[in-house]
Amino acid sequence: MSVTRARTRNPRGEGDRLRADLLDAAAELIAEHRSVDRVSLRAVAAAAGVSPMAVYNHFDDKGELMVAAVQHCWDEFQAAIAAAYLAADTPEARLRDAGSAYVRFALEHPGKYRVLFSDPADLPERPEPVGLSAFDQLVEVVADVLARRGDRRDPVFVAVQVHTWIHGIVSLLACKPEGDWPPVEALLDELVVRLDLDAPAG
Amino acid sequence: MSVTRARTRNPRGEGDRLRADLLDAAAELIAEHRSVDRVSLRAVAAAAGVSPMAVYNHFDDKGELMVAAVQHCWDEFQAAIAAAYLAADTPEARLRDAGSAYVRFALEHPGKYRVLFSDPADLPERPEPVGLSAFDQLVEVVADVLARRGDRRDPVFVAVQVHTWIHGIVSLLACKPEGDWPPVEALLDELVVRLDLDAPAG
DNA sequence: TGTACATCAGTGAACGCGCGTTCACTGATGTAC
DNA sequence: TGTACATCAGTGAACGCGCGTTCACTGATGTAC
Repeated sequence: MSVTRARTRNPRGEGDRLRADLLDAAAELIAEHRSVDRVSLRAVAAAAGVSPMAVYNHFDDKGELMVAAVQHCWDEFQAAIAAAYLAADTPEARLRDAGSAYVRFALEHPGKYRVLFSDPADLPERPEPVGLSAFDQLVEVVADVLARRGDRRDPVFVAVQVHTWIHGIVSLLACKPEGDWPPVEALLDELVVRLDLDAPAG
Repeated sequence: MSVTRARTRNPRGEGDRLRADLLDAAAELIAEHRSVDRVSLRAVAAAAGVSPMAVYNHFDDKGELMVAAVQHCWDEFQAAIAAAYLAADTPEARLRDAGSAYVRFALEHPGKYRVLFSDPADLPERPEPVGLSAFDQLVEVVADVLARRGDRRDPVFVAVQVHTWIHGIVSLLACKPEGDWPPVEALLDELVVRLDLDAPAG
């Protein structure tokens, strides 16, 4: 099941490398098992090629390790979207490309995506909910698109519409892949059209 | 945590009553813990006021118990929607009322709703995916609405649009209740408008 | 009317397992003197 | 140049726990003769 990699002890002063390895291993295992619950500290340690006790050099307990791993997934997710966002020129392209990146991330890393929207009860309480900045970014793009169209709808409301719909699309696709759904691109295209967010003619 | 109810032994020939009690208890616990994983056979038995071994009189193993409990949730869900569906007169009202029932069920029983769309990996493999008939029903209503509007869109595609969007709305609301979302009714109203499924003027 | 017996609805003790965590340790490596 | 020592990056054995499941049982109740 888990491959215990041959691991050579980190040189002095670089023990923090194990911390990164543990986060990677944990994120991978959470993604594979699609739940924080099904991942044990021992499994994470084994995947990192290390004894379970080595984890305690970097994390207080299993909970802290898992919280950090989930945060790790969020970081990857936001980076993927930000990259698409920054590469696009017009507000419409930003909306489209960021949306595509969102869906691509969700379909390429269904486990990680599931982790992002997993039940907070799986985890020890965190100080503040994570992942809001991504939504703020979405509101901004939507506001730009609306402005260019001379559309006076509330950007927050429309952003919620976009977010709920995209989330519904990818989470149904990710969790019930056996049904034969229409192609994702068609659903996304129609989403933009239905919400009157496509590029103005011209 | 779990209240062991005083339970008197079922009279002869009515041992199947325990089966029903176990399913209720399991569904309640799955709902409470929002995951099949976090519910143990022992906990279900305790909630039903019975020793763990009594479960084996009605189910082969834990897996069978859990599958049956999830099916139990599906049955409740479909019954709630069917009731709303059957009580409405026009296709538009059926769509609206069934949609409201869907959302109401999801928000009143977030645990059970989560169970419905929970990861199939949580459960031993089932012969065929469950819950498709509800979608077929949705397709039918959508087809009726489209027909009355003289709308020639594909009912299946539009039904997928409705389903994904509603699912996105309730699952984001259910899983991130801390955000301050717009009211659900507004989101639903706009869903119908945006998809051109509102009642024809008249 | 009595009684032996099959059936039913469960119980109780025990198993082996993987888990998170504890405690004490090891052995290489850098550093102060 | 040598050496004692602190630090670092881990290891190994053991704990107590709840779990699913097994095995053998109990004791009330209906039924055949």
